[in-house]
Amino acid sequence: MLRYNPKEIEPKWQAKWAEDHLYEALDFDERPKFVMLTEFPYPSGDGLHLGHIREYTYGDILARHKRMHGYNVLYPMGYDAFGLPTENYAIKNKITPQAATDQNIANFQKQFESLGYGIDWSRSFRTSDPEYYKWTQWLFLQFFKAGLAYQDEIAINWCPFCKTGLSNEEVVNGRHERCDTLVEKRVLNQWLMKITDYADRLLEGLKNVDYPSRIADQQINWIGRKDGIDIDYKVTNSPSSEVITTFTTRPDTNFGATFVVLAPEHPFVKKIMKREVVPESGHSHSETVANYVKKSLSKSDVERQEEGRKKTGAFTGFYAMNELTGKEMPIWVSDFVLASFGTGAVVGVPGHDLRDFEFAKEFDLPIIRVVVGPDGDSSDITRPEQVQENQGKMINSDFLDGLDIHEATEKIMVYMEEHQMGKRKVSYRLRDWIFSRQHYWGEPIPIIHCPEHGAVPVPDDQLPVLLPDVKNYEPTDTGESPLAQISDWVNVKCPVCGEPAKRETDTMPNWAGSSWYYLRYYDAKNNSEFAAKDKLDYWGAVDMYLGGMEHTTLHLLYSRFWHQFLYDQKLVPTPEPYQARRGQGIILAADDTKMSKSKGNIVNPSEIIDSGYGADALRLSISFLAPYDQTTPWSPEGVAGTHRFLSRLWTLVQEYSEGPKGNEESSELKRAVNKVIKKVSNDLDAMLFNTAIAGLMEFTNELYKIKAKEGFVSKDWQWAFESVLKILSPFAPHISEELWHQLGNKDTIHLSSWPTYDEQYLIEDKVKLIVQVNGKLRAEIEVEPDIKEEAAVKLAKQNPRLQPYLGGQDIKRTVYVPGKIINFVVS
RNA sequence: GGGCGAGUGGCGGAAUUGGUAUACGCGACGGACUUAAAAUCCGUUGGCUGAAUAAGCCUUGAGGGUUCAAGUCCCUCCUCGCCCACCA
Repeated sequence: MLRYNPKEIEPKWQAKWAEDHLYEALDFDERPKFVMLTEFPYPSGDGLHLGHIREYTYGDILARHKRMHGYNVLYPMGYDAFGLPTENYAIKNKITPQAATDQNIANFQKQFESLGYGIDWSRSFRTSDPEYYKWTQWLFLQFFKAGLAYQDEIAINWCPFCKTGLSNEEVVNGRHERCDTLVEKRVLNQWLMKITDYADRLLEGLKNVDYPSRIADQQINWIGRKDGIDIDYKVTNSPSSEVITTFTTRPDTNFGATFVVLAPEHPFVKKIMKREVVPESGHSHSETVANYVKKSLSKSDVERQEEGRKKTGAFTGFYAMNELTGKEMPIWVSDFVLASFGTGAVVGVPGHDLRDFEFAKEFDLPIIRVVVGPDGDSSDITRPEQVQENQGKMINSDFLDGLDIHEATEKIMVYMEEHQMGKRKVSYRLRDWIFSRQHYWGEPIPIIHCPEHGAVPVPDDQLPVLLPDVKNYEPTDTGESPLAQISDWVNVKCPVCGEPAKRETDTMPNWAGSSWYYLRYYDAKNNSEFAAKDKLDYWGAVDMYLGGMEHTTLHLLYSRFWHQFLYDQKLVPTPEPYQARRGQGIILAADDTKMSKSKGNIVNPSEIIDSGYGADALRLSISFLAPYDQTTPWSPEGVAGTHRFLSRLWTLVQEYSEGPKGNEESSELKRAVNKVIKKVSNDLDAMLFNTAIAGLMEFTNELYKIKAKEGFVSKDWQWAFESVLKILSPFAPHISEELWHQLGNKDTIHLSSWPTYDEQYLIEDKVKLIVQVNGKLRAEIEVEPDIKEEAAVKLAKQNPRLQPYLGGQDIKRTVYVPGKIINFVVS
């Protein structure tokens, strides 16, 4: 008898599938299409890790499942090859990024093959291929031409280790999310993408796609739309007429406003420092203000956080008029006010805002209560009670007194607009996307700077702007890309006037290539367009997109923005790129901590496969671990369990093939098979991989019991095995293909059709009825499924086990749920 | 501080949406095979009382409530995870 040996069968079938081009999708086909997308990997030097395997295995299971349901499935894969880690890796190993990428991808490719994924490799590419980034550059130019890519001199987050600027999304807790280095602020001329123009579209679009709420909510929060009002305050003691505009979502509390605070970067603060404006009294505070601003701007975000919420600030010497109260409010400068949100100036309402309260306490400013909660005490101003968010009534607020806060908000907005005191305004937390990187290993930004014509796009026929081969690609401290040193590359003629001009030397972030890569799979070899229209029309939106939660506010948001823009340009047929999105959970190390190189607790999937368990067992164990979206620790022993399960199934098929067969009926076998088909089908539709596998295990255990009881006498064994192999095949493609052929089939199992089940065989001839007394389980009785209540109750009452509980007692009530339960209620 | 989610055996996790809590797997224990180990196979395995594979009681983070019946619904509280955060 053959033993189950994955090392023999897995490479054999992998080679055969590749030879047969089994998983290549057809452009245009009568079958309905299904695009299964998983995030393509960044080819690091570490190879595939378990997180990759989890994602790609789920994708493979879903793709195979759909294929067996008659879909023309596209399950593609490529490499997100540009980016800092490869460059750092190359520098460390003294090779070029190109060579590092080649080397890493060769390694990834080998690992991919060993897992038996049904991927269409004929459409694969790397974002660093000139044939690919030509179109990344071309798409960038469409943004530029539409005014959505622009340059600005701004303070950006600078990673001193990677020596590059970063987008807001790449900074986590004041550190670069890739290398964990503290970021600094630097003022540089940068390319930006106007993602803020699409803020509302990005919110709106979420209503028409199938994203779990934890993903949609995270994007909503990240965009952070706030409806409020910009209120203008006239400066009372300035010789020139000055106005400070503040943004607030709570104008209802404005009778409680007692001061105004400006961000250190605010234009009025700059004016004060330059003494362009001096109070009428002649007493300038410009020195105090300048000292404070200098000190606060030198602090990093992390330093500010470390100081906690202790408020600092300086009085500017100016006052603003609160027209509602007729009182003058001192204008302060403080770094708790962010230049990047709203107008960079806030009105202080210390009675109802914790930060304003702390500021007022620190500098002894008046505190007024204007809202009282349902059971609140308005007199106690020692408690930093927050604004009553949901309910509350106005007090001390003139014509708003007695109103509910929501009514008051609306009324004061109308009032302020009528009296020209302010204007309704929507503010967003979302910032424009900083798109410049001062690095070698990325797509050159295809712009030429001409003294005469400014930023000029590189003409289409000169694309791609090739990344030049270069000896020194190490980043510089100057904030200039290493490309700037290659003078014969930099110095070109202006495409408009032919006069000497210079190329843009910044490159794009690695999020550029991944913002549109799914579209390229539809037409990967196209040399004249990023993808042909008919193919874009055929494949349309990605039907299921699986990826990491960590990309929700990075890649996923960026790429939705790009796609929405392309849709507006009529370059793609669907308003959203991804019809459905799911995020898989993280696999932790067995000790519940994150896997990391420094801790040395990384599990290498190849070692598991090579140790003899094989890819099928690994795929099963990772899918069996937990629900797909749950973070969960890795269980090294789990693979032994799934390997054992596959061995048991293997052995049973061997015994069947070698032993005598019968021609009898077995209702038990029929029921078991129909049951497992139903179970696995339903679970797969709901992406409940772990319980589907549990069902398959249970079924195998049941087969063993049936075999022990009646041997292989039933004529249905062949069908039973074939059915279970089919529903196992998305999870464990190799063993199911092998046994399928051993059972005499000639064609591949992976193009066979998904088995159906027949409810009629699921009907049990006897069902267990639970008998309770006062809700406590006391007996089980076997009855016909369609038994009448009267008969069931009679049968239950006769049960000897019930006598101690029922004997002599009045039955007050009897609850009968057909097929499930009888409950007798006694005193 | 805000948003989202979760607390079930020694562990990962099931539970048809209110109807047998602990499926399936791991681990552990006992046994078979073996010179031995590994592998494999067969049992047992929530806790307490008990000689018991008799019987009973208890058990889904804590405490209340609704119900014939609650892991599931409602209220109060505690703990943990992820994301955001001096965002006005």
